[in-house]
Amino acid sequence: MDYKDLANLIFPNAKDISYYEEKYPVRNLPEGAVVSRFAPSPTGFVHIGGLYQALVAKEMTKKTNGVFFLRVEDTDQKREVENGVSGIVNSLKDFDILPDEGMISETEEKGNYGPYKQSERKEIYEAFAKYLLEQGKAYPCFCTPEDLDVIRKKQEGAKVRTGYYGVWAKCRNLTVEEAAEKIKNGEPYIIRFKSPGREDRKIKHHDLIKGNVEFPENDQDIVIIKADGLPTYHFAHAVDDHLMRTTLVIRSDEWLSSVPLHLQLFYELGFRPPKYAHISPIMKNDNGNKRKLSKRKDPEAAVSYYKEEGIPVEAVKEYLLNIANSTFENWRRANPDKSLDEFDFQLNKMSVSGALFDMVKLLDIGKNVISRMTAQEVYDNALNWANEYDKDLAKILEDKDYALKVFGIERGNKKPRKDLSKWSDVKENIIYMYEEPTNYDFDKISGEDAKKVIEEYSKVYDYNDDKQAWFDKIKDVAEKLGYAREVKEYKANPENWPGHVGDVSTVIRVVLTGRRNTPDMYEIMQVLGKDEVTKRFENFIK
RNA sequence: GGCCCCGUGGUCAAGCGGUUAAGACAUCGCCCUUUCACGGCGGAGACAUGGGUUCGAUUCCCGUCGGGGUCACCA
Repeated sequence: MDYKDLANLIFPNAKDISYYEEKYPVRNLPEGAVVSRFAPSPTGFVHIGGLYQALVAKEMTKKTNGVFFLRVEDTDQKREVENGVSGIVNSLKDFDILPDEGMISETEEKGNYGPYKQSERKEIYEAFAKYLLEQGKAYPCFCTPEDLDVIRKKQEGAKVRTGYYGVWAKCRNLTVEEAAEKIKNGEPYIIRFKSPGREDRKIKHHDLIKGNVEFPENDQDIVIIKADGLPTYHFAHAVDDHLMRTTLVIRSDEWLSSVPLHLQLFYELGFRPPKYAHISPIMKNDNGNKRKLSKRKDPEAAVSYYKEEGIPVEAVKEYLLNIANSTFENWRRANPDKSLDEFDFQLNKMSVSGALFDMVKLLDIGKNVISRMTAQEVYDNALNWANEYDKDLAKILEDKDYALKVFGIERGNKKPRKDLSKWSDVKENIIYMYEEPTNYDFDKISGEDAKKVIEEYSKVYDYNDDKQAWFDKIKDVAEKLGYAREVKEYKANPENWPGHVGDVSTVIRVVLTGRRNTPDMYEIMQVLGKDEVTKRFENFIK
């Protein structure tokens, strides 16, 4: 009996690997084209760090006319979640990071290199496991979890490295006859990779982001096929990325230390390894300590959060690009109106250490993103968001013509308003254009004095005044009631007046909007219209 | 603990042997002849630390300290 017989005993029906090699030929792509992927577990939840990786992968494939695909890594049934794939597909859709191939819904996929869901690739993994078995590069292991526990305890006691390797790898040296016997007796087993590595040797590796790194060789006989018949991540990674002809693996840097193992797997399988780019995670400051953004503790870890909050998609992407490439910010400043697509993304410009997530900065970007939009775009986005998350706002926005005028206030000029960072800011920023204030929070001038201001101003207010005439009238009112006509005069001798024209303006502003801070009063009054302005004055005076 | 990665202002970050050590966000002040949001000008604020190497180190090497990752039949 030899390895081949043992392999046949274990996987009697597995196809020869040549079948798959032919079925998934090397891609016919232009020189330098990058094939990369986003390969999450189907938990339905997309972490902002995952989106970050997907964005980077998408950028790299786009700029090289390559292929970006979505593969679902569902080899751990314990973590399986209902509609997990849809959640991922939809999140990518929300951020317009669309895969060229791979999963496109819970069950559908497109592309010629599938299945793109690992649980449906079982026979493929078996074929390659069998291939390894035939060459004696893998073996069945009969150790139970309890056995492994005993081994680990001994190793800890002896203060040596833990793991299944070298002399500790009991099943590695079983003869094929012994192994076959156990299998025939129905003993449960898994398949392990027989590592040819030696811990006292180093391997050098060049990571596209981290640069040159050196590790001890892998000597762990890791499991490649689990008791449930599905592959472990390591094995699936090697088989899938080879068969899908991935050229660039972009993933979180928690995988960096697995590189020696993965490289070994590729070599032993006879595959050409891809290039790797290990991305630092996005961190958060937690009482002075840096830690990864946590799904459980930090709502902003989930990409769904940004959608719910109404933070513009473009802003999230710009923020991520900002972290990813320090050149982005300069590029954006030089090209304020260009599409993100035109930015030339550079992998080697990426930071090697993890950035702390900065919501303030994100919101600042959101502010700029929205300020660049036309009233129509603001309207569309706000309505879109409102339809899903704020019915009241959606109702308010029903009168589109009016809404467009409201959003058009101080917009479209060289210095557009920057008071909206996210769509959820919209309502409180425009509500006074729809509802009359119910209480007036005056500043310096209030009570009867405020009433006098409005009474006087009502007499001279004319909707048809241009801005200059409009403001001159407010100055006239100020002067008539004994306030300083010019702010500068007042500031020079504040004791001479009870207030100045600005204070008078504030009264008008508060009566009209209920607040002391608003955009340009003239424009607001124009949009509100003569009748509404008059009505609000009257309601205040009476 | 072993192995690996990282360490420039509060944050993101340029710089990579000789610089007054950029810029952005945040912060503070002034200005923009009504507020705010802008915009303009200005201020404060950093090379973790100790040794080397060098004529000269933020830049190179080593140690220390600090942070992070990884050591599963999870990915």
